Amino acid sequence: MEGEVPPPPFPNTIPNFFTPSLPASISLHPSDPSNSLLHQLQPIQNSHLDIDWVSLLSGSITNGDQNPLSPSVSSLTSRNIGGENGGRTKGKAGRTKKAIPPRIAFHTRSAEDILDDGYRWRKYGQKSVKNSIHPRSYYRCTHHTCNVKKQIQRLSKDTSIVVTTYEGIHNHPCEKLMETLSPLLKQLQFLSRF
DNA sequence: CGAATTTGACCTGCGC
DNA sequence: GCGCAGGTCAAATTCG
Repeated sequence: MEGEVPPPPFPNTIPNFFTPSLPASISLHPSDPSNSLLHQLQPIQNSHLDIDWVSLLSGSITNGDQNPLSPSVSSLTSRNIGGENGGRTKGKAGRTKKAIPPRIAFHTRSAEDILDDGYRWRKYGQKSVKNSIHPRSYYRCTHHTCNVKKQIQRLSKDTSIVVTTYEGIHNHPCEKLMETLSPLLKQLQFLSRF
C-alpha cells in the first residue's frame, strides 16, 4: 500500500522524535535476536517504571541509563514486531529483506492504556497474543506523510504496566507541542520586531 | 457525515 | 510442507 520509505538510520542513540515527553535521546540495547516481544522485554520488565512526564519534560537527560526517572528502553528487532510486509500486500516481488526500522519499547505503570505522547494515532488492529491475557493494539500515526506505528500491550504478569513499542520516526512536528508553542513563538516574533 | 474504532479475514515468516 | 503466531487490511460499526 504505502510506497517504499527509506529506512531511518539505526544508531545506538537515536534522537527522540517519538515522544516529546521523553528524554532528548534514548540509549538502545543491542539487538536481540530472540522472537517474542514479551521475551525481549523481560530484561527491563522489573524496572517498574513510573514515568514522571513533567520531570522528564523539564529535565535534560542525555541517556536513559542511570536516570531514575527515565524509562527503560530497548530496541526491538524481532521478526514479528512490525514487519512492513506483515499484512496482505499481495505483491510477489520485493522479497528482498527489508531494513528493520528502529523500535523503542518502554514500560509505563499506568491505568490508562493509551498514553498521550502528543501525536495523534489511529488504531488499525488488535490481536490477542500468546501467553498474555491482554490483547495487543496496533496504532498508526494519523499524519498522512508519517509512517510511524506503535503497539500497546499490558503485561500479563503485572497488569498495571503498559508496554508501548514505537516503530519508526515521526517526520513532522508534534501537534500538541506545536499547539502549545505557537502562541509563544508568535509572541516572540512580535517582540523581536522591537 | 466524516473520522475513528472494531473485528474477522488474510498474509508472511519461522520453527518443527 | 504444515501449522502457528504475529501483523495488517478493510468492511462494518460506532462516535462526535
